[in-house]
Amino acid sequence: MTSSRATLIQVAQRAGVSLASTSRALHGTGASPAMVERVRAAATELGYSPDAIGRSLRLKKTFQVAFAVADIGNPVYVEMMTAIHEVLAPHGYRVVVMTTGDTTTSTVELVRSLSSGFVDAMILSPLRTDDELVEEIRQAPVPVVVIGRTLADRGIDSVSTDSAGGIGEAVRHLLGLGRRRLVFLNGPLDTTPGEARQRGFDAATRADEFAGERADAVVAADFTVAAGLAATRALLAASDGGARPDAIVAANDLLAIGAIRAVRERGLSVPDDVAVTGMDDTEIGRVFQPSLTSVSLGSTERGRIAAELVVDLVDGDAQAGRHTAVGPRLVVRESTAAAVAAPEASGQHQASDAVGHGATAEAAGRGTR
Amino acid sequence: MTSSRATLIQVAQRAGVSLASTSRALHGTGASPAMVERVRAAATELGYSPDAIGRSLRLKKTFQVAFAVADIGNPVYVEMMTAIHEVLAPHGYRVVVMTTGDTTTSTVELVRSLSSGFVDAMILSPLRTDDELVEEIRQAPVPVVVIGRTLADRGIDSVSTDSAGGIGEAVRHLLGLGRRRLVFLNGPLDTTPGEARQRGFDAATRADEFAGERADAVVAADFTVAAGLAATRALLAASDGGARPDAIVAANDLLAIGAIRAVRERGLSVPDDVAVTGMDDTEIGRVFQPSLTSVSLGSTERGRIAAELVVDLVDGDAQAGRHTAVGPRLVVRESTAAAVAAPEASGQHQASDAVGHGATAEAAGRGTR
DNA sequence: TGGGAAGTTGGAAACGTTTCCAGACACGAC
DNA sequence: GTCGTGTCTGGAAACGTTTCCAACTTCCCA
Repeated sequence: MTSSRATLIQVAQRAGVSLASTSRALHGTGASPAMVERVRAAATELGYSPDAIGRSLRLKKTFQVAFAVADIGNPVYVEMMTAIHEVLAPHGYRVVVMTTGDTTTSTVELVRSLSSGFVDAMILSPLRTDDELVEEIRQAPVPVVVIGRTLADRGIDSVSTDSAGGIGEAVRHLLGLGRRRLVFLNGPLDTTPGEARQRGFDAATRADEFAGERADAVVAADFTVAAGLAATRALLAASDGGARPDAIVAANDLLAIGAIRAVRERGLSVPDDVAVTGMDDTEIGRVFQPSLTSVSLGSTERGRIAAELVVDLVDGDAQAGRHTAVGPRLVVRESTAAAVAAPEASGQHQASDAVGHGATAEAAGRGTR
Repeated sequence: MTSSRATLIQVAQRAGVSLASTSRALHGTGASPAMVERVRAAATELGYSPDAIGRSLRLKKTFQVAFAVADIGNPVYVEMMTAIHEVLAPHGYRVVVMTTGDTTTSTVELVRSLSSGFVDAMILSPLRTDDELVEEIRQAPVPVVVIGRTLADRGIDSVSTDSAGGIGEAVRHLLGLGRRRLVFLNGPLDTTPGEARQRGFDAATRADEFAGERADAVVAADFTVAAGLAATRALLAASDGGARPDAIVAANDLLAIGAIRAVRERGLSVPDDVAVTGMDDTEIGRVFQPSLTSVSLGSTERGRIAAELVVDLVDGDAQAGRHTAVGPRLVVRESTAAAVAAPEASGQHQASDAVGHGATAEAAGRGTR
């Protein structure tokens, strides 16, 4: 009913007391019970609610945290964002989503924009990192927590994972299953994940335990199903005469799904003829048939930890420069499971319990509306 | 290098001119070239960048828009958010993500919180709507655009779709393919989507063209793969002796995937024996094998339109109360496609071109990092 | 009864910005 | 030479809040 929003001054006038007392009364600090009573009455009467901007100006605090990534639609980032929001909201912080763009220069630009002071901190997960960006982060006027590379040595809070090691886990898993002719299906090498995962594969296949086995790598044009399909088709066509791979390690779940399609196209079975692993442990992989063995990089946990670091920095008295690593975790599902006698002639596997429980249950209610 | 952020006052002092002139010079309004030159120099020298809070206080404008939904991890909402961000960012607006909670009362609470003035507008997609919520939205101190129910008659901007009509499209598509024994696989009826879609199925199967055919409905516990699997298993077991359905209309993509699993479990083929349709046209459905015929409800477009409405309301001089409906759009894929001779004995379909192009291509680079 | 302490209150400043208003100045026209 | 017009500049107010500081009251104890 009140035409416009009521201000503290109006509440003070209505209560017939000073502005200072009004503020104190509403905060319950050093005000007599009578005063509190009186001011509260006036406040509710006018439907007063404090103005966030005025408050921020005075307190030099926005109660906002930015979350910046290259692509806010990427399921991995969505998981992070959800976790970040869950941690920050109870502490009274709002989450502002931002995009970094693809390049480090646009990311530098974004970090620089922090100087206008619209957030109290930023959680940043850059696609690529260079010295200029690191320097910009160091000089940022508010704390920046980086999800990605370890930057503790530069005095920057960071949360990292070990995707290279994760690829290693996938490789060892396949070796343990008796697979001997591995192919690594990677995405573009000039990306941070592509580079790291390649390094992981190279390291794992140079290890002693792998001595004497065959390991090849192919590079898909993109981290997509289509690219994985195309690259695997080419791979299988080329290796037709020679020794066909009996396992494919894909650099992410979408590539893995593309690979599975290509394998099946040739009348081969997954996992009997070719086992396939993915990475990121996305819902798509969990739901796919066969459900995907995948290396989880703990996106949710990384988001959660980054948010907790932010809270410590902003509310608490923590010093910047801490670092947490979230270990990769292999989740074994049908795409590498020991062969099971299929009920039908080919290809079809029993729907495993893996789907619809555990991880998938988190997604209850999703996908509609 | 500057210890703290420079303020406009400091720039003014440095330039040796008044505060007012400094502000004008930086905005290029009514200042002499010499003044502009002088102030610019001082500003860059000090690394000045305007304070967002001070600016907001004076201008009564936050350059922020809230996007509020029940579950920010839901792919449908993620699509909306991405579109909203894409529209708003070029206009200089930041996006703040918020959660409504499951109930209308918590949603009312959220809308009420707008009175602290931390955003210039809100885009709200509530799970449920009641009169109290509508009233609260009407009285909100900033424009609220609703994605969901049509509320133009209440003077509220809204963007809706027609999920009931979408179910109708799916039904007619299946009838056109010669399917005659349809089952509707719905989620909980006490949700807005569940209720609307049920209405759509009932209407479609009461239509003339459907006269004489069989139509049943089953309700899954949830809008999830697991619930769809369980419900369809029960359905198929019950109809074993009698006439088995030859088509399943699922209320969303996850239910549809569950249904496909259950159908295959019994050694039946999709789409040959049972055709299946989903709804929401999610990436999961596009990637699944068989790729899913699904009714798109245009999440991206609804988000885009809502954001454009916001821009008109906040930057322009638009009046509240407009309404846009985004029509449902059936996307036909393998799960209902005319049967194709499979290369192997059973079940396997050729990977169709549908995957990896068009819709999937949007997702380039996703799913990793 | 005087005085200090403790508790309450109001005035005023401050946060950083934009903009109204009035004054100063230059310039051209009469 | 004067006046009017137009351009530019600076002072000051305003946005809404919190908090420092001083002043006032009350109360208790010496």
